[in-house]
Amino acid sequence: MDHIEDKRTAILNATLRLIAKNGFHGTAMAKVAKEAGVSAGSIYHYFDSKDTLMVELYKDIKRHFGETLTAQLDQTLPVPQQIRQMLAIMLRYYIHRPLESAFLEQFTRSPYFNPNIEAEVMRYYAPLVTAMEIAQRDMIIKNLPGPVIMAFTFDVATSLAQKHAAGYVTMTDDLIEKVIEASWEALRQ
Amino acid sequence: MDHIEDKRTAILNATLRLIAKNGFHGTAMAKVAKEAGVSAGSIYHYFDSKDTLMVELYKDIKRHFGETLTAQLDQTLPVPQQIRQMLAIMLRYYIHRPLESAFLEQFTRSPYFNPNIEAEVMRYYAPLVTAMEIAQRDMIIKNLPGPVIMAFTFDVATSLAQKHAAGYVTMTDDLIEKVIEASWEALRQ
DNA sequence: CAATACCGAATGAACATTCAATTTGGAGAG
DNA sequence: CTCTCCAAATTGAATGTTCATTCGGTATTG
Repeated sequence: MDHIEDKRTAILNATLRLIAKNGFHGTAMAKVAKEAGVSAGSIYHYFDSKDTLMVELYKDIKRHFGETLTAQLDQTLPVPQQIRQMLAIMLRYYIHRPLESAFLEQFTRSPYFNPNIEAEVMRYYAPLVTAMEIAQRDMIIKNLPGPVIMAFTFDVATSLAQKHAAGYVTMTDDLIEKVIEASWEALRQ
Repeated sequence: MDHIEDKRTAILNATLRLIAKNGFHGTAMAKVAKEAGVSAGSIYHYFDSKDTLMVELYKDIKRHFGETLTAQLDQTLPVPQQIRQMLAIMLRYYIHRPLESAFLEQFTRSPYFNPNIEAEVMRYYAPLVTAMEIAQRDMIIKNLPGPVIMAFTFDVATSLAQKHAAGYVTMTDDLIEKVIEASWEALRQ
């Protein structure tokens, strides 16, 4: 049933585009329907409610990034290089996906977000968590709680991606390298 | 005319509390009125519109932080110590003000936010900008664009403050010291 | 001929904003 | 000190709009 996935995906993509551009309170279901080229009623065939739609979109984005990270990461590399590689993948991924970055930044700060959703989504990040745990055990990086490590890696990446998209800064390859170096030096023991 | 300031301030504080708790699209003007103990109409005596109210609140918060930073910073200190001191002030300020952190995180990612507002607000941060420029000129910190420096300092501080408020992490004095150290090592040359 | 997908007008709730009417506070007159 | 008066402050019901969601019906598919 390919066309079903197509329509569901069209709704998710339309939502992504509108939220990135207009935020949550500028994004009505009728507008999503129009942008996706479906009727308003059809959205409710695929999603229970606006809340569900937003949460599903969040999970989709995180899952796709998790898969990309897992696929691109060379887990045979020494852990310090693995961490640098993860930083590079993260930064490039979100800088090339301004819509996803904008959505994530808004969603994770909104009341839609809650610990249960995050716990579910963290399953996609097994390699990242593993590498960080090994690195902490072997005294390669500082002994910091997960959320603090996230702040210096993932949050910096999405934050810079959004600033890049908004034109506050231009993330050239050279600058990306510098940011990876800075992130790494924040974490290293 | 003290009572005027009192009512205006009551409206701003009520808005802050509601946005921090319920986000932008959970915060109706009628609810702000009720929370502030005034009528809905009265809000429009002090503010042109909901947009204006939000923008004024943003400027107020940033101005107060700017004043605190300027007051607490010892500008006779050597620049590296000044930067560490700024990091400490920032982290403590926002960790002790979860409502302000939550509001800022949401506002700066929302469509209310725009470069003009930010340019205006940056005037409150003269000492910070000066210290960073001197530090860059003297090769004490990396030569990074302003927004990247902000990502490793201000953004990390508000992000951690919010995670602290949400219970994802507990920012003890010891951990705050570690974060200052990490931030500093990200920036230093 | 089911069952599923799809439509879009209809519904009622929630919303930001307005406004006519009322209250308040204080400056000046007596 | 008291009274008068007016501008500013305040009210909350009314307005018109926008919104998420529903639903009766039609099209499509296997």
